[in-house]
Amino acid sequence: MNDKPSYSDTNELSQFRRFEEALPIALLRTREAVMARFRPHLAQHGMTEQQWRVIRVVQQRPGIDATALSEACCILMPSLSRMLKALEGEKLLIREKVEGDMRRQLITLTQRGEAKFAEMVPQAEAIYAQIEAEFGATDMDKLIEQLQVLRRNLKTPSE
Amino acid sequence: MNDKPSYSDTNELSQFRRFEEALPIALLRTREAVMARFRPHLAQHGMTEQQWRVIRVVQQRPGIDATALSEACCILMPSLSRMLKALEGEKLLIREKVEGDMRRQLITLTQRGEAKFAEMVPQAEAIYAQIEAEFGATDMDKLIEQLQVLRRNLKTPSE
DNA sequence: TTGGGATAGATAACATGTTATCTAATTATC
DNA sequence: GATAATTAGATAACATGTTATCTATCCCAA
Repeated sequence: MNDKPSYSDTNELSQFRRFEEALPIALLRTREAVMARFRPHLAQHGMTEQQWRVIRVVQQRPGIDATALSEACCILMPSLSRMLKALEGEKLLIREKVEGDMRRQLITLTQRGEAKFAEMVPQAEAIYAQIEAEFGATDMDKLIEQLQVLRRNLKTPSE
Repeated sequence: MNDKPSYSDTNELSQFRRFEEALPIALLRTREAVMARFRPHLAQHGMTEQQWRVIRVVQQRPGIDATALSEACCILMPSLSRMLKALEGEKLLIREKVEGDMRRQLITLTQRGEAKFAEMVPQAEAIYAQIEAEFGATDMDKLIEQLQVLRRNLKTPSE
């Protein structure tokens, strides 16, 4: 019960499993396959995947600060810093200092940013719904939950 | 049955789900959590995650060509081109032209490359085994399989 | 109070991701 | 066998990922 002979992803026969079909690669490939569905839409609107993540989250949580945004978007601060500067330059969002803590900055979409969001979100949702329909909403929920379980598990090291 | 109230990942209460807990982010976060376990080991050996993927795959499939390597590692050709030049510079691998097709190049580890692999692989396997043990080997197999099912599903668009 | 640590962001430097384009070699078509 | 289409890699240009470090502010304890 230890040989799994089917390998449709790699085009040559392989005697290994632990490496190429291991969890990290599986997660990478799957994400790749999912994002492939979104990329044409993003490109049409001249937006990168990460920029769209930022816009989305700020739209949901206006006035979020950079640290929380970084966590929510899964984008590290150095990347986010650059992106915020650029997105502010394009007048899609604004950054404001906070009374009481001069280190923090609160981020909000401009009208232009809101418009961009409103323009893009319907098709983005449609693509997501399509994926969900193809894979099955139930299986997808299960998968997302399993991913979350694994994640939590890993965040609590064994010692 | 449509409200899932638990959100331990994002630190504030949220009224949405479709976005922040959607599949793409779930895959990203989970991969992040998994790789966090490997990063200290990789850093110790002065290697990036991607470089390690390349070394691993070439070790398994000596004489692989760049295109197949790109597919196997999930690294696009432009990135791979740069990396191969650098890794060749560090004398971890060599590239050889092929009789019969002067466009292709076959890639093989040098002795130094093999040594690096041999030096790193035991702990890498140990880390993987540890993750597997924490999450449960059975659940992990199931998860990997579900990821693969989703991937195949997505590669065959509905029309 | 003040001085030492902690926190929020920014920046530097380098590696990789992504799209578009380019070159050279190969294959298919006629 | 000449030409068009295809394929293997490389390069350019820009965006993001990653680690380390820096600055400014804030907080807290002596």
